[in-house]
Amino acid sequence: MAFWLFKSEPNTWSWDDQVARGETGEEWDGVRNYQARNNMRAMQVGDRGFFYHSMKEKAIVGIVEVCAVAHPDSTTDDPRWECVDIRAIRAVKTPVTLQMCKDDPRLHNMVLVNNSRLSVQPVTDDEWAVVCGMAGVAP
DNA sequence: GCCAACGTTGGC
DNA sequence: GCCAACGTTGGC
Repeated sequence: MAFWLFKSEPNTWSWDDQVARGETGEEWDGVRNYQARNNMRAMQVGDRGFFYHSMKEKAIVGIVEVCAVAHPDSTTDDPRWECVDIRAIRAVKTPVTLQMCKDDPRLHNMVLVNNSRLSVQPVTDDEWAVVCGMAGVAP
């Protein structure tokens, strides 16, 4: 199983919106970046991901699960863009802020720390465990 | 609100 | 195929 990080601007799509979609989940649509799309193409059902709020909050606030592999993005006719579906698993106990990630030497190679603009990012097994520890949730 | 970083577009 | 111009993102 692989691990990922999904970034969202809460005014556009927040963790609460995601939770409200329940077991059904929601398309992670609107991605118009090849790197992010390629990451989604690599995802399998059951992969886990962090849900990150950008801009004002800048923190990992929840855990999600991929519930559908990449398929055409319904918000565009352009066949280049695909997206997966994700569903909320649980909120974290303690939000893990960007600053906390930057301050932890174990996370210095994390994509979030080095390339904050990529909206769908891979997370390594080690990073997953470290962040889960800080967040107060089981890996 | 500003601006740096990055990705994409389009002219050549 | 290169590169300048432009638009967008997101941290500060």
